Amino acid sequence: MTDRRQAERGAAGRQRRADAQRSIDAILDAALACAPSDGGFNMTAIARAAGVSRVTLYAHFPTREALVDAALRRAMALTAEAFDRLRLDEGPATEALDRMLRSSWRIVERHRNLYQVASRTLSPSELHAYHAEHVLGQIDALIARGQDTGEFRTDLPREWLVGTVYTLMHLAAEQLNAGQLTAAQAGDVVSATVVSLLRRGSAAA
Amino acid sequence: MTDRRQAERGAAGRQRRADAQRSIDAILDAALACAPSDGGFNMTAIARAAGVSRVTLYAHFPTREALVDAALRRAMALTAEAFDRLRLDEGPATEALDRMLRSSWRIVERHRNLYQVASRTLSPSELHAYHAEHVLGQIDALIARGQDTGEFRTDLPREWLVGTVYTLMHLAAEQLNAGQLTAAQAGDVVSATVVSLLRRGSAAA
DNA sequence: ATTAACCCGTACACCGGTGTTCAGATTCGC
DNA sequence: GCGAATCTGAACACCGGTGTACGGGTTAAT
Repeated sequence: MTDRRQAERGAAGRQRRADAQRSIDAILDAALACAPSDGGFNMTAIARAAGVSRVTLYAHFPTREALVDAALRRAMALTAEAFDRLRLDEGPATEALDRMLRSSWRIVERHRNLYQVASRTLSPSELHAYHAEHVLGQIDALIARGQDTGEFRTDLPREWLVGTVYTLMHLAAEQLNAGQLTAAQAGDVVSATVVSLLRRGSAAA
Repeated sequence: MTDRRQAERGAAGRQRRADAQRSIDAILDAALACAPSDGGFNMTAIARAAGVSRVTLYAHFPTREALVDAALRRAMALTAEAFDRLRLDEGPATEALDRMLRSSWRIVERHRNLYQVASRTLSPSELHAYHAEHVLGQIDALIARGQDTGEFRTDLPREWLVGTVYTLMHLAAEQLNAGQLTAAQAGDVVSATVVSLLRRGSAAA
């Protein structure tokens, strides 16, 4: 963790003092943690949640848009990182998919709410592309691999299948939030659903 | 159409003048049509879209909350009405489901965006119950029927299956909006997906 | 220890959205 | 045609959120 931040600091640009870096991290963390609620993504709340004054927040992120952008990029980086750790390109695609579904839907959910906020403030096109490349792209690649090996169905547009997987991961998080699903169930349920929907031979009679 | 409005007027309460009723209808229509965009649900925009002055809007709906509530109830009524016309309780459940998926996802989408707006302004509990009863309830009943006849799987919580169907209907609308799906495809795709996911025997090996 | 970088509270201007008021024009119902 | 109901534009107060400015206190780096 410290390594990555070190790297970010080094890569990004100018040399910051330790306390400044600490503030930035706290703000970004708060922004990520704060988003999952409703549309309430206001600077005041985030500053408070980060234990930082509003003025300090504006010192690092001069505008709301800048903060949303930074938070979203960080969230996407975290998601991509989590996917990488799962080695989705190894083993049978069905098993890789199962691994992903059981572990990542929690991260994806946080990510999604933030993305929703972002899509109202940032320019759609550029952002959408970035998102598709780093998050949906991983799912897409996995599904494509499964189709190549004959594990997954090919009678529906791949984009639709990707959207389905992504959406169902979010639904799991939503229902867990609403108490309609227990944390223990969620992984099994979403995995069973997606696998049975993606398997070759699922096509209707 | 005129009949229903007549009925509403009669049922609701006091006797309004024709032009007043016309305004109310225009406002409600505009509210329904206006919601599907983003979170932009402001009184000013709706008044303009309805071809009515802002003051008039406030004369009929004293507060934003009141308007959201009225619009949502109307949307739910329309959805329920559409479901009723489909005779979901007749014939094999699989066919009824197919009928529903092919025809109603468009209505459901408009409904959902409005619901999203509403969930931020109205009290969650009461509203959620009303929604569950009039919209999700129909899907739930249909799935239950299919389970009784042995057509649908029973190894997953019914609430989860209902959520899945509802969510996928919305995803279809979303992808159509984004140009990732054509209007011609959408019905087939969503139907094929849901049916193959719900069929008994879909359980993973 | 010194200095520059950083953080803080307060206060202010600004904007968009909400709701209200009023006086005058229009239109429906009888 | 008359009267009451309705619609309208304009103006205003209010609120929450954004972004800025200032002066003084604190902390990290050398």
